[in-house]
Amino acid sequence: MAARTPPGQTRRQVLRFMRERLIAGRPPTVREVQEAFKFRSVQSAREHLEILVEEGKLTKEPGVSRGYRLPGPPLIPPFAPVPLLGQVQAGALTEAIEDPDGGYIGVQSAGSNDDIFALKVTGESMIDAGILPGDVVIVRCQPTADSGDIVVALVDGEATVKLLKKRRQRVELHPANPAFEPIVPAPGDLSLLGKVIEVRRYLEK
Amino acid sequence: MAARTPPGQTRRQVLRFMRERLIAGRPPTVREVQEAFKFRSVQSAREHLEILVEEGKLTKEPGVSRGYRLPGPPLIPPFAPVPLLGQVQAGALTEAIEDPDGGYIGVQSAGSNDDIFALKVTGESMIDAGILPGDVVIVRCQPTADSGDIVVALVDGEATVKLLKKRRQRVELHPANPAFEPIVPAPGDLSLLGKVIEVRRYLEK
DNA sequence: TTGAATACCAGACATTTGTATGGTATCCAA
DNA sequence: TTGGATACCATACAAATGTCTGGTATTCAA
Repeated sequence: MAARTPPGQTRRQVLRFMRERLIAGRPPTVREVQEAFKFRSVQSAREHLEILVEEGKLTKEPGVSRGYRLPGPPLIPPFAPVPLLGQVQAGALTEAIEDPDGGYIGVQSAGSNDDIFALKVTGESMIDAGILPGDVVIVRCQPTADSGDIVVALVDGEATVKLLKKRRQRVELHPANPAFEPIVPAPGDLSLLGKVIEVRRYLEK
Repeated sequence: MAARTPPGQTRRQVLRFMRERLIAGRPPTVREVQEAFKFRSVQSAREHLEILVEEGKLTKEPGVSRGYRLPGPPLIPPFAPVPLLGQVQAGALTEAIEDPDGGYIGVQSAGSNDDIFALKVTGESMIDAGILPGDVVIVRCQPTADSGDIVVALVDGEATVKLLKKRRQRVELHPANPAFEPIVPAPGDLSLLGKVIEVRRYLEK
């Protein structure tokens, strides 16, 4: 028999292990849990897992392989890597996404992540909206947006973050900083990249 | 025999199906693919899958159940789930972390994620630091912090986000909003939970 | 016309994997 | 002491699942 551990200690680690695997999209089998914890019996792993289910820390679909899940209802969206872009020049969006200079960061999104990218913000034009220089905005590509949305658009060949406002027949790109002027593109001349769905600020590396 | 479909058409849909399931963290079995496409033979599903692997559209771990994977970008950053807390009462931090009411969010961190949690911000006291109500701050637990760090501390039995400033012999908790007053705890009476290492704002569900 | 390529089917087999039953050892409280 | 609770082990069985062999029908190009 293996060393007996204090009550609950191994179980906490099993839960951690499960969370990592499940979030990574690779639900483990009971025997993989056994392996990971060097149990000499499958049943040891199974007992921990079943107890975690009873405690509500996990759920499972009985009978199906790799059937343990993280409990909802707050459905935990999966992570997927999205490209982090630095500077984006006009027209070069596709290539920039293919080979991002900033690497990838993880985003949780309900739908597909194919049309999502991240962009590092330069400039202080959105400071009153709580978007500071160096912040990262996460953008879902879409050709249109609603009034009031924070969007990323190409202005003078560069990607900028602005507040979109619809006025009568035209759209305007408003900064959130009194020191900057609104941008009013000619009708039909707005190249919208997408809508900002998340803002992140990394304070420490 | 089922209807014969044009070349490549079914396969594209199989790939779509696989992507959805894999992104959702629930890799399907061959037979689940068979079911989804109403194949009358397992082999039909398997052939599509194997061809997708040959084409590089999928990868797989042979022999393991639910072994098909997305080919990834080469380096998938290490995500780990971190508990998202709502309101934190004094002393209840440990329990709140064990059983978070906000579920989990994914964080990429250099070190261990054991001592990291996330907290939903209420109130406008940090608005000038670009932290708005509803934002999520990600916190590394640590007993001390440097002057100038944004920290989470227990004030009147509740967790609050403030800017830490060290003045001579004492520390002060400064809001980033002129409408609020600094908090000056009695010396040695500061219960620091940790330091804010990241800020997030979710603009869209 | 022939043969290769594609899409699919049928049935079987072997491995992986979930599940069950019963056992040993340690701790702790009544 | 006694009994329960906890942690772990050994082994077996059945269901789920990956894999294989061989087959039919359709399309298309040589």
